[in-house]
Amino acid sequence: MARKPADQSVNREDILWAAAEVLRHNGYDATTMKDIAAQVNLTAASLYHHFKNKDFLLLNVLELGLDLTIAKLEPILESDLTHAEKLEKMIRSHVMSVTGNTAVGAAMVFEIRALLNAKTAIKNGNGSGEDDFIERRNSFFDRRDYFESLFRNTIKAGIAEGEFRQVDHAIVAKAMLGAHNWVGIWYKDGGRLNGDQVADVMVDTFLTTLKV
Amino acid sequence: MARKPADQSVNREDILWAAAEVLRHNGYDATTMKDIAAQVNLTAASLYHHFKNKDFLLLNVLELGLDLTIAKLEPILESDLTHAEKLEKMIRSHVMSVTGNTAVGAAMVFEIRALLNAKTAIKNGNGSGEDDFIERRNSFFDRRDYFESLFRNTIKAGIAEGEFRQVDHAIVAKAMLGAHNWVGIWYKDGGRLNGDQVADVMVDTFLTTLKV
DNA sequence: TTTATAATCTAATCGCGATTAGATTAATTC
DNA sequence: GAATTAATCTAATCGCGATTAGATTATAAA
Repeated sequence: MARKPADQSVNREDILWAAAEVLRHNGYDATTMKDIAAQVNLTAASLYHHFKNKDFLLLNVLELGLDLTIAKLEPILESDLTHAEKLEKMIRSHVMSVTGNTAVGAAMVFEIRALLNAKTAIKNGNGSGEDDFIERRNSFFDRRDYFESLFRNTIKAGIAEGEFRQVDHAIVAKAMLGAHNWVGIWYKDGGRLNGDQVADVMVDTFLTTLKV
Repeated sequence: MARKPADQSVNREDILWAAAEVLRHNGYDATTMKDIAAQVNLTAASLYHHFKNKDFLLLNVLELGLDLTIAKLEPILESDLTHAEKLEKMIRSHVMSVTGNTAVGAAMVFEIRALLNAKTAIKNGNGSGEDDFIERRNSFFDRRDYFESLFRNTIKAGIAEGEFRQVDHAIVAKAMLGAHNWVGIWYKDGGRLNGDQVADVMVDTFLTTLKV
């Protein structure tokens, strides 16, 4: 006695990808619910059936992007490669995430501030479980730190094992991530280099600086 | 028979600095004219005496930030240091610009998109000289490319002279700038490292990867 | 078929934010 | 002081965008 998602209807994730695309172009505040809805042939009002409000929609986009990015990294870390080899694969994976999917990648980079300033967070005094914006936002930030720690710790471990020279691993990790994130800003399909080639340069740049 | 800017009144540049500060926190679209005005104890309407509209205000902030940054770089390039020494000073200068003055630095990084999507640009069909938004915006982007070229060309020259190893200088330059810009995102006064120390790490990281 | 509910839509509401209009209040120079 | 213009202010205007209310339509399950 119900109705499951019909085939022709737009599902949650379709909306998230569309939203990511629009966000990348316009930024959170300049993006209207109508803009996002248009991408999936819906009206703005319909989006509220899927997401509580615009802030939650943003949060969901960012969560999706981060999850995908992390999901590609974890298998690498569980392998038994050397730290240098792991780092190489991680860099490649991250850069490819960004170039292959600039929408989510760029949203990740740029909309954090919007998330921080979300109006929903202000009102939300109630701890309404699943719906609690603040809680989910905090989880997101924690997870984002976790993501960064994957790089940071790999560098640290490499230093400990003597594969890498002595550096401030925390800052070098941030430098790497900054360089990668920035790719989302300037990279264009069809440019001089493709994603793989950009990744090659990043790998070369950072492994060279780390190699003992 | 006139009136020059009075001492107690707020001048154009005061507003720009205040605006940069607010922009850094909220982003262009989330920043209201009222927010900016409040920083300098004015009303929103008063800002229109100094700037044609919000888009122009943003453009002015970005121009100021870029000019300051470039102004610090050019003397270095005119010196007779080696390319490696120049690059070291350039990195230091850029990182210090960002940490010392996160407002303008961060605005530079984040509000480019807002500039691109500026509504003023859409309407502006007229070539009204000084007031032509599109023209000034294009100049800004040109100047921004020039800024990047300073790094790119220094690397290129270093390679040509045999000071640096063979790398894709354009991409490495972008990697550097990405790393530096990112500093504006995470750097906080009073953290583990101060601006100088962060600059040290960046210098070490990038000169090490470049050294032959 | 009927029933329940998922997925959408159309048509308000509602407030806020950029911008404009029209005073008003200083400084500067004569 | 008188004239002139800079720098501000207060009070509208005006539109747009998020969100809500209340149908409507489609589909799965009974």
